[in-house]
Amino acid sequence: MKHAINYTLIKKDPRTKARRGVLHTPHGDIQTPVFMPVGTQATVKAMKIEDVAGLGHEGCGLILSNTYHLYLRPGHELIKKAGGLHNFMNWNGAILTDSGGFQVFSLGPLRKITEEGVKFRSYLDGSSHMFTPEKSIEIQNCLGSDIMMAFDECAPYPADWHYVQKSLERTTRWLKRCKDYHRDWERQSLFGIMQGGVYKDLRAQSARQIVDLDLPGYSIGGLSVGEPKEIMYEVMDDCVDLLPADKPRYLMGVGSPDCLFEGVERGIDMFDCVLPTRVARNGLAFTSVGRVNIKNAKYFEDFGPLDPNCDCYTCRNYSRAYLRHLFKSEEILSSMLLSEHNLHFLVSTMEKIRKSIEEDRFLEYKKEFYDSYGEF
RNA sequence: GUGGGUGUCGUCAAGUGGCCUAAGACCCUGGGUUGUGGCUCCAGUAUACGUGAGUUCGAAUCUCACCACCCACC
Repeated sequence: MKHAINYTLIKKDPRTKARRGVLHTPHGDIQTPVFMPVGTQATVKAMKIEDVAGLGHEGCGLILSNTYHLYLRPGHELIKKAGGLHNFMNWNGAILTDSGGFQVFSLGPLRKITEEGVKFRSYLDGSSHMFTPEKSIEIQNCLGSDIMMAFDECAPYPADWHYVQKSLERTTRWLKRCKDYHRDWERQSLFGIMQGGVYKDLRAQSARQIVDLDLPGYSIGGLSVGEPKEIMYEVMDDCVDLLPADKPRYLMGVGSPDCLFEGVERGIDMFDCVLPTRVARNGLAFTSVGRVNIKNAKYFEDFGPLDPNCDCYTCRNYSRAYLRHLFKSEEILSSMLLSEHNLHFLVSTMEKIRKSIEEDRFLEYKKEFYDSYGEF
């Protein structure tokens, strides 16, 4: 079977599990490790698409969007009519769509999980809907994303072993149904999702089952759902070793600067996270010298750039005092400038991580970054 | 000058004799945010009742004087 997505491993870090690779997609090659900005509603909030494309120094080629949200509004049929999601949102790069599985988890009180799928109520108008693995793939087929995610259940933290086991086995059965339903593998690839919570034996069980299905990529789900970071790192350590080395490994929902380094060090190739854009809209910037809460009074007359070591559009043109003013005034430009900076920061940090792996100095770069960043 | 009205945290504004060592909102200050139901959530600061005297067991609430501001008329 020919796949839309193919992974090439370029180099492995001699001292850690970090690795440098390329993800070949129908919409271009993606250098890994990679950070994907999130565009849930067919838009990366507060960003023009050309600015998303221009993030970092090499540009950004892969973003994430969401099956659940686009199904509810405007509807996947409309997007199909528009010529697919790429066309609809004017994005020439690659797209990965989440399956709606996470919403099953995050919209807890509005849903009911059965073997068949998930019945839930729309948060928009209260109407009742049924999501099944088949439905999720059908929608993602209409969207035309390069990478489709399997419809899974992301178990909450904490959750007891028995529940997580039942949940993971159902997720595997759902994955098989996703695989069986999908047809055009040359156009779109399907990634499987490992679950298993914080239990090592369950992670192993989940990994065995999904790897058996021989998919073009695998992701680690069910992390970063409220567990302490140390536990997340521990689980990550185990998880990566359970996945095949010749396939991309995607850690879902993770994207604080420190987690990116810790993930790469453990062998993760792909990350996505709403954090940079969400916190940007709330006045928080990630910078080379740590978090900058632009709301703070101390920036009232700080005419220096947001990040002294950043060359993004925001940092090249505006001062902290101006950004603080924009935020306090609730001006739209505040969200735009801070979002662009935060995304640029993560994307370009990932570029430097890639370079450091190529030059066998990943750990040195990590230390340098941590020393400059300070407290996370 | 005469008549009327109003004076409660930075602002707006509840409260009209005891449950007010005074609600709430905004502002302000700080924090949170990880496969986006959030231009959002959480927390904190201020001995604020114009001033002075009086009535009363008890006054932000009643009385008097004064002060300030607003309106109308001269």
